Amino acid sequence: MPADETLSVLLSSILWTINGRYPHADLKSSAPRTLANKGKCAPIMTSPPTALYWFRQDLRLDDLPALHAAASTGKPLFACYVLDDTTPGRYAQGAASRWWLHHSLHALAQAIDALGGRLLLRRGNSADVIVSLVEETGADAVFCSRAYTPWDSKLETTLHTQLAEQGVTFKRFAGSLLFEPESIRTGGDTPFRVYTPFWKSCRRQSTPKPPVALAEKPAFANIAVQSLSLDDLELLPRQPNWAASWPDYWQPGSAGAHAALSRFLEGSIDNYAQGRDVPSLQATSLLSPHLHFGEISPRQVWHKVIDYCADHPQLDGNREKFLSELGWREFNHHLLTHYPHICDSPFNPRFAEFPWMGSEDQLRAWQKGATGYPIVDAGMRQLWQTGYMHNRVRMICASFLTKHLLIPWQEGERWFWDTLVDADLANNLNGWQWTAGCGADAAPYFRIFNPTLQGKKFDAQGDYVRRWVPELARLPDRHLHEPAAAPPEVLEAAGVKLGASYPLPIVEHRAAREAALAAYALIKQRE
DNA sequence: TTTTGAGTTGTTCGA
DNA sequence: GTCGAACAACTCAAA
Repeated sequence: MPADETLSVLLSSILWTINGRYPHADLKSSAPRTLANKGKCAPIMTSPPTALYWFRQDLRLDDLPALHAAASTGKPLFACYVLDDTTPGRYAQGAASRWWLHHSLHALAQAIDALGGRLLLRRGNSADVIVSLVEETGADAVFCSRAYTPWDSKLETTLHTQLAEQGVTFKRFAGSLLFEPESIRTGGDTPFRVYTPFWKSCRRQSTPKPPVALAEKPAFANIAVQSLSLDDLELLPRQPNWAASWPDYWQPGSAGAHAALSRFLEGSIDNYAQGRDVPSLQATSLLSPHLHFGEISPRQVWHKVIDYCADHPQLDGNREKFLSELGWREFNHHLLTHYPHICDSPFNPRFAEFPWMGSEDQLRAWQKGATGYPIVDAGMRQLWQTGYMHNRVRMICASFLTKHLLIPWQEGERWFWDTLVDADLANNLNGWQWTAGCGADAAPYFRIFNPTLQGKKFDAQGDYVRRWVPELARLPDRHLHEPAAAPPEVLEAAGVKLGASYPLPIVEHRAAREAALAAYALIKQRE
């Protein structure tokens, strides 16, 4: 590390002891990783201990127990975020999530700025970077919120041990779920494997505690410590910039999260139970990416919904339906915690023998939204263009990939992981496994979505398909969801040339359904 | 240990 | 077009 950096750290520390506060130098970050050189950057022994707050999937300042605990130590507080592309496995975010992360970090950094602090940004192996930051900042305690992937759990254990050896405490707090996975057990003291009893047990056990605002303003340390700039994290797409229009759809960050929740309560919750299935309506909360990044806590959502509905008793049914969707988020994290093998293997081991097939060409057609099934293509294009797909359509598209094309659910899961702004390991894995029939509490295998029927049922007026598959827009409603069955004169009048302006179906529904049933029958026999 | 009731989101067929 | 039954048993969770 450059000599002047040591000096500036030393100088700031001394000034801190004298003044209590010291405006940080605006250091341009250039080579953060060289700072990890041990020994060269010994903590300043004469300075008072500081604390380090490690932001992870909790990019907010309110209702954040770990941050509140860190603030209440009264120690000068450093805040950091580490972009880790080095930890193996599925640790790094997909491309669409990285776009969201960029903007969410920007919002968080501004909020911390407003409190007189600074969000330190680093890249590299999380454990190495945290250890290095502890040395640089002279922290004797590291605070963070718990995260729930197998890699996060391992990282927490590693850091706990590694920091303890240096006399530094590692303090991990709950903050991202309503119920910790270990706290919900069956009467037989096992983890739940079925949603309904799981959620009943949660509801019986306790009401989530009310959220708490940041009680005392953290005393952010102003000792100069190097940080990358947000752009150095390289989270945004370059050429082409496929996210150029996304700010029209999304407002990442806590303010955007609370605005989305308010919009939902005032505009949609009164029709949630019905409207949530209609993809052309804005009837869902759109909170999933905000919850994934922890810009709003599930407790905040829970209590705001309860409070709002208390004044509107006629909303009870819709309220319970919405809360049960938060319950699915809880259940998915519960499953990932207790059954980490679901990251790459089927929850139901029988499916290890499932005769997957399907071609690369078919996978590409599905990804591009060129299957010849309008509701599927509309969903896949909405996903590509906005980083989001409506829940009902996710099921239809996932069912189509796994059951009509017999392509392994892992392929779809990876595509969603890369393209969804709300990509969340627990939700994505369990959603895909459930749809493929190999997950916990999966639907009976003979439930194979008929994409044409689903389109007619949930997009009866065709608003959704017309928006995302504009080349079909002029088809009349009764042919919109099945262009291949429309009379030639109808197609011609609508300007549709099958096989040219819009693809013919890449598989025929009846035959695909029969093949899927046969494949499922096969693993039944083998058992 | 045994029994009992139930399980997010569906489709097809025939009356 | 509408409606009810069949689709297949199996596993989970609690009594």
